Amino acid sequence: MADSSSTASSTAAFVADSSSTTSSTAASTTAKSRETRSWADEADEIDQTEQSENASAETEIGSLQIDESKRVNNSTLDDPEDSRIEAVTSGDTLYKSAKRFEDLNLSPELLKGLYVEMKFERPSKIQEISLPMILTPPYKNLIAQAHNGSGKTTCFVLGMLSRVDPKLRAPQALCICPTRELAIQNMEVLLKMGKFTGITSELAIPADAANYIPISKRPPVSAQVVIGTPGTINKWVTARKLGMSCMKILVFDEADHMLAESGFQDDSIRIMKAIVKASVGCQVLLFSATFGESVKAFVTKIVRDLFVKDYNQMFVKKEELSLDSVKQYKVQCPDELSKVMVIKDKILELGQKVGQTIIFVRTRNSASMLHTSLVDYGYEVTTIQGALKQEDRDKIIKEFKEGLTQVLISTDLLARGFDQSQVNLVVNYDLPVRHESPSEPDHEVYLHRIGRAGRFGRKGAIFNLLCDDRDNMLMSKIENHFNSQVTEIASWKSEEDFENALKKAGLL
DNA sequence: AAAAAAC
Repeated sequence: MADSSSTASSTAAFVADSSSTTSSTAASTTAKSRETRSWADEADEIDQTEQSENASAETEIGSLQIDESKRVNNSTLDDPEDSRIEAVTSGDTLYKSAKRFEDLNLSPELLKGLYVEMKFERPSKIQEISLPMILTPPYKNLIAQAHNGSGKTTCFVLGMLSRVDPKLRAPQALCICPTRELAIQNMEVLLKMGKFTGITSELAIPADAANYIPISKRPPVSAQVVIGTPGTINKWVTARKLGMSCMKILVFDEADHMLAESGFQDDSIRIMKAIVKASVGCQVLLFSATFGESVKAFVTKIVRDLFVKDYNQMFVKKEELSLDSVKQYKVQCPDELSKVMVIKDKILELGQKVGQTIIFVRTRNSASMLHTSLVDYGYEVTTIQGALKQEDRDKIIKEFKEGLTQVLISTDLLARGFDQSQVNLVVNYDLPVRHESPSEPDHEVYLHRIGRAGRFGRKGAIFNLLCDDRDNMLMSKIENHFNSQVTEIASWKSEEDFENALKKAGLL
């Protein structure tokens, strides 16, 4: 269905090299000789002095040419996560950070997509570091952590689009996401960025009842890029409708969750094994804002066991993961009812002036309860959760993204990845807890929830509503874990306190 | 008595 070929005008002679090699003997010079690109001359006019300086300094350690002392006085200072990412490369492949998209040997069609459609000017920090690692042969696996709203999607979408051979009509890139909404959102980015490339794509999510066609009656997927959710992808693979033999690049969005035992571990491993079985040398990219210690260990192990041994990685310390541009608050509420009062009298009243709001709740049930009481009080809110029909989910997302609705109540369905720049306020109606041990907070989900505000360095405010000792215990554990300060609102009844809070957050 | 994703 989703197919960008309507605008096809592919003239690029992009010859992707999928020959995989475990021995990382290729130096940076091999990168150019491996491929024939008509625009190579232009891409060569990089800062020669910086390159040679870096190369000599870093060859032995084999780490990335990102030098903290150097980065301070370059031109990307407004980057919110500047200098907080630590990158480690394996082997002796040299990478030079990409200050401009021109540094990446991208096809003219892709560059046009970046500048004209996406309206990007230059790579963000994570893009600057990770894109050379993704796009330079030999194509190594990458485990990449970066802050919420820092542009991870662009990294892997660009990776997929540039690794695909436009002349080969077979699936070559696969992206797996934890929710249908995220798969759809990523597809939208792919279509936009790849608008001029003629590269074809298809969404692998369950079809709604109206357009349902039994899997056995469907033709095999011929689209070059497939983005979807694990269940449907596995279903297609099992039915032999999704061939893996030409797969060049496999992307896990929200990789920590996709590979966690409590997440989609089984499904993900099945997909990986299908690829390992069918193809040679598929590059694997794992992206997330969070990689908890235990999942990090597992993730690196699984990549090493199933795919090529050496891989590049970039991680952020958990203490440096909270976004500086987003101010976090906690509100002591005497009981459940006062939580609703705080939301309707304080947060929603003021929130109207500052942008859109997402209210997170723990269960589907409390989502509908909160929805009903806010609607009863005369507020216009919409609610999304997994029990809704897909068409309703789509409609609610569409309305919110178009700005037709201001306030959205959600379960953790939207905790990860949902990108809407106008969201300035996030409310935790209740705090996220671990399913296995409900007395423990889910730090990762907390970070993802608050990351729905403050996209790309924008200002934002978070209100955590607490009403008993348990809530306060969870909150202080979260504060300790991220070493981030959560300011207490003096009185839940004081309109002035909330107004000042928003002013301090830079929103009023 | 959880969210999500699959029949």
